[in-house]
Amino acid sequence: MTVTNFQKRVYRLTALIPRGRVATYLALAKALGQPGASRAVGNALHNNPYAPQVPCHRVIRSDGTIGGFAGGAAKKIALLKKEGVSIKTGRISSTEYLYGFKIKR
DNA sequence: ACGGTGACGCTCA
DNA sequence: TTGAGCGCCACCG
Repeated sequence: MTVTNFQKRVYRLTALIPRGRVATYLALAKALGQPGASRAVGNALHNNPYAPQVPCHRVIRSDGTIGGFAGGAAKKIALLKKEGVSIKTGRISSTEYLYGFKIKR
């Protein structure tokens, strides 16, 4: 399994997200210095070889929706709820849970 | 080396 | 507010 430098950076940042908090793909991309690479970030997380260590379920879309997850979005939502993040109709109920940057809309 | 793909994001209708 | 379309980037075949 070849882990590219790009992915390393993604995993590293993702690992910093505290329990009970979430970050967006966009925020990660920005932190990487590549605001337009949000899509690539998603790809990296989908590939996530460091499963439990890297809490990829704590990464959601910039519009507040949950996004995808390798095992079903439902699973992702369940995990977040367990950590204390309220989900409302497929989206986080409050921006208070956001870690790092802020979302819009 | 080239083109297609996807856990995204933003704009327009 | 919801849905459809186009643009972006890194990775795989």
